Amino acid sequence: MGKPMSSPFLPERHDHSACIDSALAQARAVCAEQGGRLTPQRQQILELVWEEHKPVGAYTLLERLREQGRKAAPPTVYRALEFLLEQGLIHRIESLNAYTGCTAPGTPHHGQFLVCSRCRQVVEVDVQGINQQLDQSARSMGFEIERQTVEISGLCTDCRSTSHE
Amino acid sequence: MGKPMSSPFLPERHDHSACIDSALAQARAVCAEQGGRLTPQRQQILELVWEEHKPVGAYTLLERLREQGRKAAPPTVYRALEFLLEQGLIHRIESLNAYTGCTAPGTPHHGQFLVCSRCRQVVEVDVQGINQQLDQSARSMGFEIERQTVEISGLCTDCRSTSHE
DNA sequence: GATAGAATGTTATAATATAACAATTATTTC
DNA sequence: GAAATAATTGTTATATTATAACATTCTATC
Repeated sequence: MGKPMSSPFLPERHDHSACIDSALAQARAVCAEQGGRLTPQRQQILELVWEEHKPVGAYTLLERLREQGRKAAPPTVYRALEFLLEQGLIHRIESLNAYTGCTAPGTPHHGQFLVCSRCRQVVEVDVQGINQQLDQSARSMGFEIERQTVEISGLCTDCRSTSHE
Repeated sequence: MGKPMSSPFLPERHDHSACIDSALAQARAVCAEQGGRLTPQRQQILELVWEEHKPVGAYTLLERLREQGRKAAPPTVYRALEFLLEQGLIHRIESLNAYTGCTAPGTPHHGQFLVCSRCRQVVEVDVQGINQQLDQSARSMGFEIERQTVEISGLCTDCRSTSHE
């Protein structure tokens, strides 16, 4: 497991390049285990996803890719994103149409996210109680869960304290 | 409050036109109370949302509107949807880019949804335990909740029993 | 090095959503 | 009731997000 952020909503305090390195190392491990092919291009896109440390849209990734000299078109990005989602290396934030690195790849889980509506910073949490409640509620209706989307938007600590500037 | 559906995931069992009427009556009440103007066009669109009894896309609504003789363009629909969202009369299902009638308008709440990936039927639930867990989890990180997106997709009872056909 | 499958390139287009400004309708104020 | 104001709707154009379809190239065996 990589070194956790010292304060999730204060990203300037953590060593970001180490954070990316750690994410890539984990990604390689996960792919090796699952038999996924983390090609250079896929890895590059995963890196770009981690770079901003907040959810990134597909077309922003496309720009970045091109800036880095790749001749890329939308399918290039979307295919990589699809692969990364399948491998559990990134999550899609539905409410933003954007993608963010998974902080616990390799562990099968549904993401639960706190999304700051001001700085767009996202923190992934995994509250077991919520999963239990959802499971129970679904079961009671005879519903079989495939996928969960739990996205809480609001103001993070940091933005709350500075939002009146 | 309107008559509840006899079985949420078996919509053919309930009186759908009564269901729409009830939704419209509630909508009028809610708007009256909140000072929102439920114009004929907005009401028509709300009606169309309820008609299918499952989430509908904006462009499907646009088609239906035109079929009913309105000369409408995308902004017509999106503006009405925006109004209806503001008044709490519909919810947006982020994972489907679609809109569905709110079953408890007037009661301020965040929706929690079970979305069948096969028949696209949606049931709105309101599990207080989940709200509490989310509130607590958010509070512990100094996060101030504005909006919740909780969407569980999977197979509903009905589709589970017939999914091997 | 032939071949099968996976990955990528390329072009076009679908699906979802909004910006900007004009025209109309409703509401308030005098 | 007429003028002024605000809200709603019309209209055109375009932005944003995502996928289809088919050609080409790369990779891993055999």
